[in-house]
Amino acid sequence: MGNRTSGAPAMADVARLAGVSHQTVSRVLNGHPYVQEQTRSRVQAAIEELGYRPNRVARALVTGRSQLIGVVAQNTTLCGPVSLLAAFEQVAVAAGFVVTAHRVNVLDRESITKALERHRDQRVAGIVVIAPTASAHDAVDTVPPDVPLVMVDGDVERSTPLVTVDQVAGALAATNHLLDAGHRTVWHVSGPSDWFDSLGRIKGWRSALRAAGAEEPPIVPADWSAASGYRAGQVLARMPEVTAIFAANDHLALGILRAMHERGRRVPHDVSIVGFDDVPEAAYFIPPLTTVKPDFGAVARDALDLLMARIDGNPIGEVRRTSTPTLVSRDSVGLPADRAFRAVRKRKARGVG
Amino acid sequence: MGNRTSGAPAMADVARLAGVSHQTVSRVLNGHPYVQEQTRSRVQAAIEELGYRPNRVARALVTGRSQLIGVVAQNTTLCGPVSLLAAFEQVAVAAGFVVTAHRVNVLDRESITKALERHRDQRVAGIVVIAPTASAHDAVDTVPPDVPLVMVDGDVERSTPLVTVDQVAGALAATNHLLDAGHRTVWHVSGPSDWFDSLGRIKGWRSALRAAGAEEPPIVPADWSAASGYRAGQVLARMPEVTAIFAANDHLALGILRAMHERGRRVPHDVSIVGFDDVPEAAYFIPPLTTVKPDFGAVARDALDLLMARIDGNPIGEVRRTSTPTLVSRDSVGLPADRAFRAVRKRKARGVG
DNA sequence: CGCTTGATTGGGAGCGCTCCCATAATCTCT
DNA sequence: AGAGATTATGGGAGCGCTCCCAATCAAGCG
Repeated sequence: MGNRTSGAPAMADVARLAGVSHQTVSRVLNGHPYVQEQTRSRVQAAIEELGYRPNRVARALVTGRSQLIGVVAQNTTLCGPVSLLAAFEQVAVAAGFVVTAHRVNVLDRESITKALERHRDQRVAGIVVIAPTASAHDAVDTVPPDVPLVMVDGDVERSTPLVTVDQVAGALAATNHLLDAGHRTVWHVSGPSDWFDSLGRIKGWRSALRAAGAEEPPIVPADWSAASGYRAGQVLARMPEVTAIFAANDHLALGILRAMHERGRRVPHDVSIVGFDDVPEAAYFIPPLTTVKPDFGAVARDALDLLMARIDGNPIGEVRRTSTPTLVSRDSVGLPADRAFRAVRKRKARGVG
Repeated sequence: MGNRTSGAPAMADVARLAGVSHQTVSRVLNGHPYVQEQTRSRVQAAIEELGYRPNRVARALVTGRSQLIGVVAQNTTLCGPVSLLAAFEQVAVAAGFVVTAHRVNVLDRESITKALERHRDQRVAGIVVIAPTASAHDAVDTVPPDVPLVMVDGDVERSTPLVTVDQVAGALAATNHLLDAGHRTVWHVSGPSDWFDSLGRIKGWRSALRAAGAEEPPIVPADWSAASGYRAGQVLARMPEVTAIFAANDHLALGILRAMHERGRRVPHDVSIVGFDDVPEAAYFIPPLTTVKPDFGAVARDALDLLMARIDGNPIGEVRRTSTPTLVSRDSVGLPADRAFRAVRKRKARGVG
């Protein structure tokens, strides 16, 4: 038992059993050339027999890099961040990495800095920061440039490698969808103003409105929760001129839906609503919610790609990757009541009804 | 720069700067006694000056244990598992650990075994398995007994250290709540039959029914999704005798809610529904959902407690911890229509209405 | 005063691995 | 045939830390 501390066999044990040097075992393990087939299989057999598994900690010590990827994300059960984290973990594991996450409760500079430091203590191979606020960027600037790092959903203006979903395009599609349905204008219930996601969605909404020459109503601010959507909805529900709402996410939309229901404003008959995220439940809201679906899988893959390029030391040509979300049309969007009425009248006049 | 591979200063650098041996630095770092106050502060100053941070990988190599806790969980955005994972990470980080998670797509023996092996390659200090199926237990039995391991939401019959929420008690409370409202019996839309959670909830529902002498309707099987809840709801909605439903989770309840709505059966007027989990959105369903709220924070704390006891080698007296969920009463439960009718009639007869 | 005791420090080994370099043995080419 | 490249192996150093085992010095005691 060359190894007295832990029960697990070490490389030396394998070497002894196979009658080779530890170096040869290492070569077999790492797929190096210059090992005879016969030797290789002898080593392989010894590995099998002992149930040997290489100690990644020792490897990390000598190489200076673990196979760990650190993720900093917000501590939330929000579908977006969660899906993203899960998707990233999936692709990272498939690529032979292990993911460790630090969830922070608030996205301020200090918490994020601390999380980053802890990751660096672990000698992670790279870091992914999913923290779409400006303060996150400030914290990230603390990290020396030699640690591979990519941001997800960050500031498009900064130079850090960045992967995002195209919030602007998504919001544009949502707003246009509502406009195309015949609404004069579209109201927006936005996410927290320090999130880049919110900002992008506002921007897309606004530019769709402008392009259509529609009047721009004031933004109704909220956070991401159904509760705040409900509050926003209570206000909106008592304004008869509100016939179309683009909510910054699906939970917000859920809250709005309920507020509308309570005041007897029917969706989509009286007011149309579009959400964002396409949470799995959105199809079962009352009514099923039309929403915008980001491709979290694509974001995760892009983030890993960029990160691996940085880890391998490749100069990454493009430091920005964007994926475009798609509109999922369900039942929460319809004709505005006045236009529908006019349409009916017209048909009646033509003797159709 | 005593350290030529990476830019980060090592213990030797600190020692040199402070004019002491590496051993003394180590002692300061680990809070050992027998270090003079003056020496200690000198070392501290050197640490500060260099921005030294101990290399946890090296420490892990020599001690044979990292400060990592491995978690095996299902890859899902289900609120329950996600909240649990987040809560666990929180408490673990507070205790100075780092959490790495392996999410598996299917909870079969092979996937879980693989995840466990990968964790052990990292020399994690302990493992938490959040995988409430029997196959998970089979996989866990592969792990040698010297690696600290605790299960969450597992089989109460097995001997592995286990932390659970009391599904039976929760289901009992939900069912009794419905029975107390005056319903003759309660239907149950259950989760997948290979989850212990489902089994526990079925058990609680059943025993509540028996205790009340109520007739036991057939179980309506589903998975955890809103989609399957909707399908179950479509069936239930066309059965007039169904006036009360206990759904195994909130998403299921959401699907049922919509199916009821579509067929014009009003909740809670015609049929009452109780869910499970208390997802943040449940308060904004139409109508707000009465549900059962498990205490994920408590589960997380208990799991860490048990795990730390095992890590420290303490013989754990109790290897089972259970927390009882609480009923959150909202608007989806009411009197059954026939009884309400009778109540009205009675009141009318008494000349009250 | 010699001898134990405790406080305070340092020196070295070694965790399990990968890297660099040496050593053969075989093959290729002028 | 001898110099060089190519293939196949082993030996040793060392990653940054913690552990074990001295060594030193002051104080305490018979």
